[in-house]
Amino acid sequence: MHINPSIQHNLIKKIDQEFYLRSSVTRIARDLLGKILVTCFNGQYTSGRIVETEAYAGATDKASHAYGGRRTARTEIMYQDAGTAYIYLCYGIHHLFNVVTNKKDIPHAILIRALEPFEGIDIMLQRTGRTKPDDSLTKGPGNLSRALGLSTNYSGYSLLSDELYIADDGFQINKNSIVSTPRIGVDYAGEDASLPYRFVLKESKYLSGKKLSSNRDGAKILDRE
DNA sequence: CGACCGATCGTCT
DNA sequence: GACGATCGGTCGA
Repeated sequence: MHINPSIQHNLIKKIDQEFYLRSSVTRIARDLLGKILVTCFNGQYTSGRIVETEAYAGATDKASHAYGGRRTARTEIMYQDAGTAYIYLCYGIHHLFNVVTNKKDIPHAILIRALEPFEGIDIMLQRTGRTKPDDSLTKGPGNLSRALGLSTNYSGYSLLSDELYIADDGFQINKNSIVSTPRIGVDYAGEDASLPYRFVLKESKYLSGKKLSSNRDGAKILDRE
């Protein structure tokens, strides 16, 4: 993969609501790998290819903010329509970006955890106060949100808009390069902490967390469907 | 390498 | 009043 400085925006297709409306949140999380997350705020395009996601299965998932069907002012966004952005503040510092999936009132969400920077790297550098791009520019959910200008202000925003969306540029990923592992930082979730709900493109150098080592972290090559 | 630690604040109890 | 779906730094082996 290389960085293309001039993108043909007419050649990449915004993902539609059908994609987000499906009932398998893990399936959608997997399908988001290789897609491009785009923001265009104040006419400034920044984008990156998604290389790491985590599924949060709502009411039945102890790791989810909506576990047990909990509804609060913050989590209410997760009960909205498929294709809504759910962004919340973590540790008082980091803004974590999620995609709401499934039907209204079913609070499924997918955390986008890492991108390969694609477009607008100069703007990402400005936003993050860095001087040159390195692997950490969009590695990790907090870092990528900062680079793309995402904050809790955009929680509730529609991903069917022109300012914030996910697109398909026809990029094909090899099924053998998709690996699932337990999610990161959810030890509080008891037995659900070990569910294989994190999906990564294993060759990417932009992955967060520890390096994938075949077994210790429970990494598994996906079976074919 | 790995373990640990401080930053920092909105959200929920 | 306690606690994070994190990050970047330090310290010691």
